[in-house]
Amino acid sequence: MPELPEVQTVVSELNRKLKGLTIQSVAVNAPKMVAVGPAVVSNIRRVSGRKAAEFVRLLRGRKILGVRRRAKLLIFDLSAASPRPRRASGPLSLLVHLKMTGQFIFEDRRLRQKTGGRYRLFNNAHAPQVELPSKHTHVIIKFAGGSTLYFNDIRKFGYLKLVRGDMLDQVRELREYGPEPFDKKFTPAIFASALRRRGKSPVKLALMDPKVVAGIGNIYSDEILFHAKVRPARRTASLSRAEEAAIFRWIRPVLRQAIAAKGSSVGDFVRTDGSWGGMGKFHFVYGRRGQKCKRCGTLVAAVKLGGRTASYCPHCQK
DNA sequence: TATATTGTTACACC
DNA sequence: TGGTGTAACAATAT
Repeated sequence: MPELPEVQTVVSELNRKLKGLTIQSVAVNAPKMVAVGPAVVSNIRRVSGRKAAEFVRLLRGRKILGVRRRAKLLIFDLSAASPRPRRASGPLSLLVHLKMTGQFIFEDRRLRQKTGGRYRLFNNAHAPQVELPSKHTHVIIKFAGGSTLYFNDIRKFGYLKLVRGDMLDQVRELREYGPEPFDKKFTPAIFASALRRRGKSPVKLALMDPKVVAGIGNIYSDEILFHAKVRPARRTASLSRAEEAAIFRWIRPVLRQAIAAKGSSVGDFVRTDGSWGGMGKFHFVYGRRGQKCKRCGTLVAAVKLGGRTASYCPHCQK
């Protein structure tokens, strides 16, 4: 379940490994998961097989200039097509959303030798090893030099969308995101006013609203609210100034620690070499319903908010 | 087989 | 009408 720290982990690793590589071939096994064009594709079902062929043709021969992140979206910046110009020959960007279960595995000769091409891609002691490509591998990108990037997605909720580099600022997903939590423009005052605008909303849902602040999902909203000592169901209008400040105060430290631990491997999240993130053992409340609070020993409780499970300590959080 | 899962958006409603 | 809150949606493992 990738949120900002998990996406940042993948982006950092891919940027290091892919920068400068040239795409040699692309195979799309699930045409509905890819799209081409500057317009928003809100309904991926409409994308046809013909678009998948265009997707493949447009990618081939391009060089990866870099990989970056906005909210939970990965942005691969690609060079202009040099050998075969035709149309859309300028720079392109590939936007990728992992949604719940998307995974990138980058396999070069060294990793292939180490793993034999077999990976345990689910953080569960009983999960079987799978060989890549598996039945959940939907896009395979091969690079000059012999390395391969696999895109897996059990649920197929994710997408890969190609847009023209000069059209990036017109992509609606990107336009509508709120501030990045580590951006200087994200201040206590801006955060508080965004919270108050959603006065009737439970504070957890406001924290998860990408227009309020980008990149926070179920895991880290629970963890931030635990440290801020605020219950997830509290209406934002009921928060005191001190509570608003406490929530803001904990956003960056919680995300920073998770990035340092290479993310939380809850369920499907894996790093680009198939290994797991180490943040899970630091969770205070997320996924710990019925277990003892690490701070006071009270049993962690859970409620449903907007269809999501919110975990909290009834003693530590008010 | 029904259920749980989550980020995002469509849409109803005030 | 504009902003907000709720429900729906995608597909699969268990």
